[in-house]
Amino acid sequence: MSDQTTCLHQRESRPRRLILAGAHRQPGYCLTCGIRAQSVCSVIDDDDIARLAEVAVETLVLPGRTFIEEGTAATDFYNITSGNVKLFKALPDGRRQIMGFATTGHFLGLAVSDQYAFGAEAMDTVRLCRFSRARMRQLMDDFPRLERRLLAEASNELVAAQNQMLLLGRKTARERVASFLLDRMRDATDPSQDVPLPMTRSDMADYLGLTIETVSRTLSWMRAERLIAIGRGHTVRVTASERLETLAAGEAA
Amino acid sequence: MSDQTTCLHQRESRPRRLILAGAHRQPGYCLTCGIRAQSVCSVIDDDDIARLAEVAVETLVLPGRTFIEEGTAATDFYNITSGNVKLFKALPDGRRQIMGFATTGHFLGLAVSDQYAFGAEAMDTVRLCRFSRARMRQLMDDFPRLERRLLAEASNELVAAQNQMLLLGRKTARERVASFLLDRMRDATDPSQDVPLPMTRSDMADYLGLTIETVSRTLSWMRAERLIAIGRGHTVRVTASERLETLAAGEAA
DNA sequence: GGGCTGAGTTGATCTGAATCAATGCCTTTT
DNA sequence: AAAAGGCATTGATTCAGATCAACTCAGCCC
Repeated sequence: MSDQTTCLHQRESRPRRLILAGAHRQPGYCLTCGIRAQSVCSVIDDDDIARLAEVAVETLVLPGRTFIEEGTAATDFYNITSGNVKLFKALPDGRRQIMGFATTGHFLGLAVSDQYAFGAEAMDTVRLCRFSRARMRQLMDDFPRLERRLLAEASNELVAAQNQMLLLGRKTARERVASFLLDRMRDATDPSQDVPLPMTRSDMADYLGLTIETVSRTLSWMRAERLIAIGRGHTVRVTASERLETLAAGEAA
Repeated sequence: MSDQTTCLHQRESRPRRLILAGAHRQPGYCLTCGIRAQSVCSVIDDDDIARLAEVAVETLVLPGRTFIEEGTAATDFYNITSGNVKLFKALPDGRRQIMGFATTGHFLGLAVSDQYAFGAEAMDTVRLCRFSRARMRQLMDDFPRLERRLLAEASNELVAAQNQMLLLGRKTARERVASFLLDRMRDATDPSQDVPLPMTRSDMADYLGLTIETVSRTLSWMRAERLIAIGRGHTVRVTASERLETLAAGEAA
């Protein structure tokens, strides 16, 4: 698989392949066209490659920059090739809800609507690949596997969104933070190691529907209870994952 | 469009057409095969029709019956052909979060996972069409438009889920109820008429992340404020939609 | 009719998390 | 090294919504 990592922006060898990321959290090879290396999906000819190279525009986004504004015309479709992004919605008075964190391999701007349903802000330097939505539609016509990949992606996000609804609607602060830490642990490259929490307390609070004070207090409580050890530089080590699981599932009193 | 409403279970006329619901809230014609009449998507031949009829199993679900159990093996794929369904997740101690209400035309069981991510319970007598997931995959191979339809459906649900996350994470009780009533109003066949609320207060509470008492109090408050008039038999008339919009958007103090 | 049941409303009280307020602790700047 | 600014922690107090409780009302079954 990893030898099929032709970048579609470099056009010297042939035949080329359209490559889609299978497990999108693993680092890929093709970082300029947004369609990442992992598993070969569909062999295409040189004409197709020319078209792809033409539609895929690489973009660099600086940390803190909001590159998708909620409610503006949804002209483009994005694929993150590196970096971390937070997706959010806001109320007029400033209250904010973070819908999720997206990283390498995620697609943004899938909505059918003609307006972006949420904003997107770079948490660090983000490299992404931009397509016009019209071209995206064309791409989907040409490569059915791309469409299937997007459907799988959307389904997974839907499941995550539903879990988050349960969390936001019915879980206590302690259960929310426990669930969050375990999610992060599962997403981490090495679950046995320290869990990285690259976001601020404010981001965690806006993701979990809490305030920064409550997040901070809850983490302190977990440390006092010997559930976690708070490391330096935005990391946490889970020291009692079973008890944390029980807490996250809402079984504890 | 409406003359192309051949039911795929009746097999007397030819050629047949695979028909997908465009606006899935409008009543359709084909109520036995689950693939509903609205817009023609792809002409198929008689062999295809035979296969479709074979895979589509009509099922009748009685009110109150849970026909998808959260966490059980996800063997089937459903399309609702009539009736109302509530989708929910629950915590071990009984706390429940309703993810949404599904009606005629909605698809259930889209998840990539091998387990259902949520439970589904019939709110009234529900007619639905069941496919094995393997057959569903096969169908998608044969009819790309079906896959596109599912992607659109999933995208729309994702947008709805994100709105709900904002509601659950950051809105006050009054804002939640106002948002809910307006959503129901938009979904109603005739927005100027009374808005039907076929669900119980308990369902509303579990959907909005509140308690039945808070929902009841909030509706009473809205009536006292002349925002709504509470009708008989689970209906509400919105009497000040602009003020309600302002409230739902979170602009009021 | 009379009792029964379940949904809904309203009132009184409690509480978990928000809010308000200090303080601590890094990192950057000068 | 001192000052400044941003993030995080901790404490004191408040409050929105939960909980506990009483009651109404409509449908339903003898």
